[in-house]
Amino acid sequence: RGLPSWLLGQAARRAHDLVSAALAPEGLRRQHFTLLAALAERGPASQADLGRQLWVDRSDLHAIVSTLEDQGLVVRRADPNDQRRKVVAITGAGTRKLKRLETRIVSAQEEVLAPLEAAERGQLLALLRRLST
Amino acid sequence: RGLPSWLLGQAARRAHDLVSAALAPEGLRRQHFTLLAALAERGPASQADLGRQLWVDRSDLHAIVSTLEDQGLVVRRADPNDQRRKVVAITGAGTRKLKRLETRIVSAQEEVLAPLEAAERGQLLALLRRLST
DNA sequence: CAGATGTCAGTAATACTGAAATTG
DNA sequence: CCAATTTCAGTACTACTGACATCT
Repeated sequence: RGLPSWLLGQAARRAHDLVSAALAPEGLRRQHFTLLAALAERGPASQADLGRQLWVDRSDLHAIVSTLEDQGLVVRRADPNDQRRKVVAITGAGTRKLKRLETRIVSAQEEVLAPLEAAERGQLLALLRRLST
Repeated sequence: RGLPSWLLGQAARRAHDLVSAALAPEGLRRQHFTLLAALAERGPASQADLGRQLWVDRSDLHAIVSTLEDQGLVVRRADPNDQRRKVVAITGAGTRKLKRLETRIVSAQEEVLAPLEAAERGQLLALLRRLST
């Protein structure tokens, strides 16, 4: 098979594996990194809002937040203005963990793009961005 | 997220969904198409050989062949030279089904690459091929 | 006896669905 | 009463693992 959809699948799978392997030593997965990064960038948010922003199902997001909370990387506190919501915020430990995850993620991206020159990497990313619109 | 690995994942997922949707009316999935196409191109082969060629686990390949056999699209017959092997071959109905699947697959690829010009499509495919080496 | 093959059962990770309880 | 949120339980699909019987 050499179809475009197949090539995309192969490349995506390779990238997925490299990122997962890069995160494994820290005991977390991609979803955990995504959530920590979103909290660090955009500040605390309710679980429902996070789910909508990250296009993650509320069920799955709940599980992700739970494991992060168990490790003290985020905290869940009730929203004073709306007792239904639980606001999730990143902790100091979470921020430090995120820094370590980021360095690993960056080098994984480097591995993914290793076969390409700098100019080609830019081309590829630009083309991929246009594909998803 | 705008990381290379994320962009690849997004594009691959979109391609995957389009292909699955294109195949759905025929009642089959991507793996079934892959197997029928391989049999049509390279001729009959044992299940173990097919698994190695297509990088599909023997377990999964067994299930794929079974559903295709139930629909009369392939046949399993014992290899006279080696009673362990069962040679899988595409049938006339399988060949006709494959033609229909191919037209659907081709138009799905067209949808995947729709946002790009012809020259850009070539660039993207060339870059993706180099990524998986 | 070692190795290959086909077959079956079971597991892990991810995405998704449905429903109950609480609150606005 | 209706809607939103959190939470839990369960399902579907894919990929993978382990075991077993048969045959070379």
